[in-house]
Amino acid sequence: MKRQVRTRFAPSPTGYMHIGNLRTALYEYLVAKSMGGKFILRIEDTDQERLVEGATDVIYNTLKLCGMHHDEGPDIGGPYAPYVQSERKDTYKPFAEELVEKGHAYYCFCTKERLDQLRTECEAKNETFMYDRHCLSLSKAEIEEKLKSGVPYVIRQKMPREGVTSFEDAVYGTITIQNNMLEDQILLKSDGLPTYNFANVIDDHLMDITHVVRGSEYLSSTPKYNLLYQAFGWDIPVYIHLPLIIKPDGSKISKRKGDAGFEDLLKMGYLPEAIINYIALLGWSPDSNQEMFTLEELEKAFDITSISKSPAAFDIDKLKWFNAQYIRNMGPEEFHDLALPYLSEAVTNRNIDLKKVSKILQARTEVLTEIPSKVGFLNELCHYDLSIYVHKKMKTTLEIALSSLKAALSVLEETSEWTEEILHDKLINLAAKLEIKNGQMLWPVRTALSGWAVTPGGAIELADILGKDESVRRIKIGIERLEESL
RNA sequence: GGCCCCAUGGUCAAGAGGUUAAGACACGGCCCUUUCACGGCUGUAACAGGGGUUCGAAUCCCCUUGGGGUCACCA
Repeated sequence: MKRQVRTRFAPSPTGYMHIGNLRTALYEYLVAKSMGGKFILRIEDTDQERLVEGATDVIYNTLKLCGMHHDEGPDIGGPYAPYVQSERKDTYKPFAEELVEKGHAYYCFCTKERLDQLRTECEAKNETFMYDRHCLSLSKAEIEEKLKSGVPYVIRQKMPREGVTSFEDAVYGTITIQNNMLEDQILLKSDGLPTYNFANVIDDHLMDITHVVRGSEYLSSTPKYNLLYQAFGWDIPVYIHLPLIIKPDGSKISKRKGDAGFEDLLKMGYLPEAIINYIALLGWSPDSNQEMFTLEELEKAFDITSISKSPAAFDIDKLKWFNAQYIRNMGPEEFHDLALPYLSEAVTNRNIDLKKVSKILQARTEVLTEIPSKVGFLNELCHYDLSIYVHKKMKTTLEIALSSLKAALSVLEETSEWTEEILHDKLINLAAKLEIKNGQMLWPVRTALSGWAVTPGGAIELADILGKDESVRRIKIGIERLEESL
C-alpha cells in the first residue's frame, strides 16, 4: 500500500515572501493536491539571530490570500504538532547523540576563532576551506572531560572520505557527488539548536514527508541529507528540486537588493490570482496551450514530469498581462470593489458616480495602482494647450472644434434627461445633421470635457459621468478659449 | 577556484530521431472605433559553437563557450 503523499512548506520567518519561495510553496501544494495528498506548513526558526517580529503572520497571510490552504500547521495544529522548530527544540539533540553513538557524528569543541583563522589561512592559499576534523581525534576521556566542564560544543556529521553518493531527483535525474567534497557539517549548534540541514531531515522524517520540494540551490547538499537518512536507517523521500527564478538580467532575486516580494507586488496593484497563475508557469508547463489557470485547475493539471530544469526569468510584463486578464474577466462589481480604494482617494469631486468610472476603467486597467493617474481630470478642468483640439485622424481643426462645441452646447443645454443613451443619440444625430464625421463632433467635446489628450472613455461617457452642469461649464470654457485664439 | 546543474526567438515555453520548429508576453502593421484601451487579423524574431552516432538530429554522446547554484554554529 502506497503511503499518502505529504509535502511541506518550510519557510523561515524573515518577514519577506520571496517570489521563489512562494513558487516553491505553490509547487509543494500542487504536488500534494495533484496526488490527493496533504500540504503541511512548518516554520523553520532555528536561527535565533534572524527572528523577525510578526513574520509568521506574513506567511499565513500569503498562503491564505493565494488560496493555498495547509492541512497541518502551527496555527491549525495537526497530528505531528508542534510545527514550529523552536518548539521542537528538545527533539533534535537525542538524534544527534544517537548518531554520535553510531559513529556517524562527533563532538567538536573548536572555537569560532580557530575556525575563522583556518578559513582565512585557506583563503590566503586560495584553497577551499573544509573543517580539518581536529576534534575527531579526541579521546573518549578528553571528550568526557570537556563535556563535564561545560566547554561549548557542536556536533558534526562524519562524512565518508571516499566513494561517491548518488541520489535520484524527480526533475534532474541522477546526481552524483564525490564524498570528499562533503564537509563534516554541523548538526547541532552550540546553542543547542539544530542547523537547518539537520532539523530538516529529522522533521521531514518525523512528519512523514514523502516528497521534498525545494529550490535547486539544495541540489549539491542533498547527498549530506541522504547520508543522514542512511545513518538513521530511514526511508529517503522523493526529491523534487525546482529551477530557480531569476531576474531578467540573470541575477538572483534578493530582499536586500529591494526586489519585490509577494507583498510588494500586492502593493503595486497585482492580484494574488494573477501572481499565482504566472509563477505556476515559471518552471512548469501544461500539456495544452492553456495559460489561464485557477488554483483548482492547476491542482488537476499539475504534473511533476513537466517541471523544467532551466532557470526562469521573472518577467513583470507578462505578470502585468496576466493581471490585466484577471481584471477584464471579473464581473463589474468585483472590479469596482477592487478599484474603489484607489478611486475614492483619487477622485475628490463628490458629484462623480464612481461606479460609472469603474466601468470605463475596467478594460483600461492592467494594474490597480495606475488608476489614479487616469482620472485626475474628473476633479477639475486644468488649463490645457489648445493644440490638442487638432487631431489629424479625427479630421479636426481649431475651427471645426469651435463650431462643433457650439452646436453641441446648444443641444446639450436643452437636454433634460442626462443618460448615456440619450447623449449618444443627440450627439450622433447632431453630427449627421451637420454632415460631419462623428469624430469631428466627439473629439472636440471629449477634449473640452477633459482637457486631456487621452482619457479613459469618450465624449459621451465623460459627459454622462461629469453631469450636465459640469459638462456645459467645461464646454463653455472650451468655446471661450477657442474664440479668443481664433 | 573545486564540485553540481542548465542551454529552443528579448522573455516564458512546446518539442522526448523524420514538424513548414507550436503557443503566450513584449515589439511592428492592419481592422474595429468618438481619443486611449478592449477585441480581431497579421508580421519580425530561436535550436550557443564544434565534433561525432545515424539514411536522417533541436532531440543521443563528447568537447568548447556561456549562464546559474553551492562550498556558514543561514535557511
